[in-house]
This record gives sequence, C-alpha cells and structure tokens, in this order.
Amino acid sequence: MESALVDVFDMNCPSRAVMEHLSSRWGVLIQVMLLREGTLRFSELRRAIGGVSEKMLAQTLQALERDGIVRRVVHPVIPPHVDYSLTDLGEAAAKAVNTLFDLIGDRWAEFEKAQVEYDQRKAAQPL
Amino acid sequence: MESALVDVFDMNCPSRAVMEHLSSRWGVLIQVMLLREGTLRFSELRRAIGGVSEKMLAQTLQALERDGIVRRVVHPVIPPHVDYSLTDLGEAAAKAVNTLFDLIGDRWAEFEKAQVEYDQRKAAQPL
DNA sequence: CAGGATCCCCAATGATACTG
DNA sequence: CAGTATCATTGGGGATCCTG
Repeated sequence: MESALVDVFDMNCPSRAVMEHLSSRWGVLIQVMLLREGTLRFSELRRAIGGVSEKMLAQTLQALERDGIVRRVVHPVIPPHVDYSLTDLGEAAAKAVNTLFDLIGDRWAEFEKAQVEYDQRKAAQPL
Repeated sequence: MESALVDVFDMNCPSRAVMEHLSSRWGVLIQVMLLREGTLRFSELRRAIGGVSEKMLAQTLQALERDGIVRRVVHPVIPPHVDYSLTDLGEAAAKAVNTLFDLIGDRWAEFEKAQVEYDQRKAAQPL
C-alpha cells in the first residue's frame, strides 16, 4: 500500500505534479517512444512524435529529466549530439503507460462502439 | 502487437484523443478513485478529488463515459441520484493508471532525490 | 443533488527567429 | 543539431449562478 504522506488526491501534495508530468500529453508519448527505441536524439523524438513543437518537446523532456524519468546525455561534439533514454525509474513508469497504449490498440473496437452508442443516445433525446 | 490502424503517434489518429482522456489531469484521478471505491456519486467524487471544479468533473466524466470507461447510472428520484462506476474496459485502464500511482508512492524517495539533484546541477552552472 | 449555462482569464501551447 | 527567447493565441479551466 502507498505511503500516507504521498497522496495524489491531495491538491497540494507534490506527487500530484509528478503524476501530471507522467501523464501529460507529450510525456506519455515520449515515455513510450523511448521504451520502444531505447535511445533517441532530440530531433529523432521530434520527428517520431507527430505534432509536437520544439518548445513543448524540450519543456516536457526537462520536466521528465528533473523527475528522474529521462536520462539526458550530452556528447561534446560539433554539431551538438544529445541522447535521451529512460532511467530505471522511467522504464517502470513507461511500462505502465505502455499498458494503456496496448489497451487502446487491442480493444479499439470497444472504444469506437462506446462512442457511437453514446452519440446515438445523445442525439435521440433532443429535450 | 498493436494494430497499424491505431497509431497514437500520428497526430490525426483518433486514438490520440482517447489517450488524452485516459491520461488527463482529472481523468487519472477519477479512474483510480473509482477503482478503489467501486461506485461513487457525483458529489462524493467531487469531495474525494481535491481541487476539481464541478465543471471539470462533469466534463471529464462525460468524456470517459463516451469512451466507454465510465458507467453512469441515473436513479430517477428526487433529489437526483447518479452513480458512477468503471466498465470492464475502464477497469482495465484504471489498473494501468493505478500502477503509476503505486510507482509514485512506492518510489517517492527516488523522485525527490532526482529533483534535488537536478536543481543542484542547474544552480551550479550560472552560465 | 447533479449538472447546465455563462463569463472570464491566465497559463499552456505553438510559431518564429535566433544562438552556442 | 539542440535548444533558448520572444511573442501571439486560445481554449482549458475555474467561479458563479441557475434549473430539473
């Protein structure tokens, strides 16, 4: 069971911020991509993750690095070369996130069915 | 392996939206709370989840209901009584999300350590 | 009690340009 | 290449009031 001192349901517990980094829009994609590929450069991540801006990628990577999820390795060469990979802690987090991805992929038909039925129910009751 | 037709790394794939609902700020808290408690009323959820507004709770619950994650049962009484619980699909999702919560709780010391070290590294290099 | 409707605003996000 | 700095935008999100 979880420590009583770390309560993510408490608005002011710092764990809430970490949870938000882990589950953030770009954070989840970065984690899963790094879990699959092992190590990627900044520009590789940018290309792999559709729609992410440089700013958001850099910002999200920094948050994840600070939380100990992502490892950042700078190779002192010109032009610059920076590698990103998951820490041990990050791998554990990424695996959980990846479970969500698999769930969506594996049971996609159920998601679509639920959405269609919901929309039909809504459309059927004007007021 | 996952269907090639469901690619969350593709900006325009509808699965991206579902992933964002599942991992949204309030979505993760709702899922875990319902996983723990089974069934809760609107006001119970509101009280259980620190800092959520009525608007965001209603809005997030609707998104999760549409995706087939949350089951909404209305009891036709006065005053109104509405129960929320997880569907089978929702339970699978919630378990994955709960893994993240446990990770944060169990390894919180590592998160804090990483943050402190990151901040020290930053402070050590003025420019 | 469960939410719908409104108003409002700040912060997250993105586009662009620039630098080591 | 790997970012940082700046600026513009908007819509997420909250507060409030109202209703079945």
